[in-house]
Amino acid sequence: MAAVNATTPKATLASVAEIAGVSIPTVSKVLNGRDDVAASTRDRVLEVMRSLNYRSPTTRRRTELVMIDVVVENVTTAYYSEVMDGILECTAENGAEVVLSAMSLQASSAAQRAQRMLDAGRRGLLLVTSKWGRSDLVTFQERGLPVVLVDPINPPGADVVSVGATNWAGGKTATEHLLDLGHRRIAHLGGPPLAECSQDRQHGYVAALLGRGIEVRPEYVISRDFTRSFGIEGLSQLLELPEPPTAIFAANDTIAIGVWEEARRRGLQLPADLSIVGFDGTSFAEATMPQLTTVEQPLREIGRSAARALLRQIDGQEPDSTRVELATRLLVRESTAPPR
Amino acid sequence: MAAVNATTPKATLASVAEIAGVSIPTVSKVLNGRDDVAASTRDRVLEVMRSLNYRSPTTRRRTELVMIDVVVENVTTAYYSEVMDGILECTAENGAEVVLSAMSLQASSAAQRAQRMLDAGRRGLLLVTSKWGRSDLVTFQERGLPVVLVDPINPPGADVVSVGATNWAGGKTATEHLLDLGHRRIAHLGGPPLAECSQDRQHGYVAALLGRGIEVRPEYVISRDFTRSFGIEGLSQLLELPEPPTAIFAANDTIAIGVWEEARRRGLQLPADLSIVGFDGTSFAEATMPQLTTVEQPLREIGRSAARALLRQIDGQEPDSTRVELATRLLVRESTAPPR
DNA sequence: CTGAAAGCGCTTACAG
DNA sequence: CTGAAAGCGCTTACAG
Repeated sequence: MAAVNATTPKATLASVAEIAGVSIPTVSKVLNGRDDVAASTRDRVLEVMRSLNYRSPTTRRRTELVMIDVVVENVTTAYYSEVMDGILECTAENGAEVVLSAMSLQASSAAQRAQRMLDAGRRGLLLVTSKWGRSDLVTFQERGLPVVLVDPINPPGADVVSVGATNWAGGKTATEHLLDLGHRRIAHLGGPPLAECSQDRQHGYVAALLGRGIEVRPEYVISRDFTRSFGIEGLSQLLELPEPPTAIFAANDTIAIGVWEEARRRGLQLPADLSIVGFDGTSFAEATMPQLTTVEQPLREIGRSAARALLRQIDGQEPDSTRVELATRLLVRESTAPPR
Repeated sequence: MAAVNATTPKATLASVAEIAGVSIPTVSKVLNGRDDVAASTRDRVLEVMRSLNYRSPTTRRRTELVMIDVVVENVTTAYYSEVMDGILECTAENGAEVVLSAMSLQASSAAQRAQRMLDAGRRGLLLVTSKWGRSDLVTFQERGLPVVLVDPINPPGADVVSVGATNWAGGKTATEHLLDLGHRRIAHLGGPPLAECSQDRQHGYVAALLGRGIEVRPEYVISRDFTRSFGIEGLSQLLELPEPPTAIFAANDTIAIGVWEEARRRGLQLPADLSIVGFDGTSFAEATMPQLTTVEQPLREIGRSAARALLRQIDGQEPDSTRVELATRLLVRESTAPPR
């Protein structure tokens, strides 16, 4: 894999021109994005270029080594570094290389980035928790750059491959664990409301409660973002309720740590006064003491799987599935106990 | 910066040939490494190529965008992600791109990697905590690829730029903080014994004790690695001493968390029974509760500074200094108190 | 070991 | 909007 079929005779402008039934200069213009070419001619030429897998001499050498762009929202969280670890493992095994950038530092539009990627000989794009919508993603795919998403914020639709954890099942398992301990007043502090993974975890929480015939109290469900400060403020808000919860399912470990910090500041005993379940299961969750009960995502395997799906597409294979979900696992540790 | 002087008229084989007083085919042969060229002719041609800054059309386009290779030992720690964040900030600001790889996944020798980097149009190498020695590094520099190191394991010598924190001063400050609280039995759990940063932190610890006229007890100083398990085992070993320490300076936060975990398991109260100071000050240290007193390294700024030094060298400027040390800062939080 | 000559792949200015 | 013609930068086979 990752090495494009080397036996095909290499396509030249001349061969493309002949098959497309146009002159060499016309093909050259299409290649260079000039606008003095009829749209129908351009389409025909591009079609032939793709079918012959045409690569300019400039890019041909470069593409012996497959390079992909990986764009993350933020580098400095355990979530990203574990996904990244899986990506690097898979690409290293397949002789591909990773150009890493942070979305927050990029000013350019999708179209500009796509053009730069083509100029630089990049072969595909892997976005980790990107906010880009379908129209942005199509920009890349139209130019022959396959795209794979890890935990997209905007669900991309059927023609873009995305990889993530079984968020719904994970949310359900976390909540059922609290139910099994005897909790009935269980709150949920969710991640960014628009993110698919947040919604799925919340739906899992709702499904677990309904499955046991327990009413979902709207005041027990607050969604904002994956930050510690939200954990702190979310708990404060919950504790002001006439009937505060005895347990909280936090949508990630960072929120859970904020909750815990605030609980301790208020003199609550953990887990006796308040049970907490997190989500992610990164090393972060082991630094707390007592250690956090959490839903572990196989982040490294998610990274590997996303990279594998991208390299397959670069190799011209159809993706097995446009959505891959890898199983989560409940890690019962020390932050959960029966209610008083 | 990072954009090579664009006003020079671009050198061609023809211009090189004319100035070198040979034919175009001869220059072409030199360029392609053929061996049917007299050594003296080759030298002359190479000399002219260098002076005109000749770049083949294949590489010319590539080098409009500067690409550097960043190699880390391990992606999944907060240390690396914060350094990486600084590197990405600086490269993004200067229009450069980062090809990321993990040392553990690379099988190739320094010479092989250097050749691949040249083929791929890379312009420099940034190594984060690498074990490579001087001879490896020179391999890159000889081929025109500048190298910058962050926290090298093997001190590289005067002709390679390295960036790190003021480890000695940080170790001294950490230890003095414990001394100021009244501790006299202060132990040190150190990182990898060969790493320069470990040694410097340990020397800072020793300097602080000697500065107050306190004897350094050899049984109080254990060095192994930057892991939680070393924290756990290191504390166990220290507690078996006839006179166990009342405070520990751990060479990083991960060790400190292991120490703390083991202390808690043994029923010690923190910080009353044992004070702990860590090192790094990543978000990891905030997840503990009570929060860890630690020596903060400006990791993001270290990353920025390393990237800046590399881009400068790529631009042909001499480095300001072959060693850059950025100041640490003691963050007094909750894990330190006067001894009982 | 060197270079004149042929040629390849691409681009550009311009006539229609 | 298209392409014949000129040309650019480089490579290769081969004569000396």
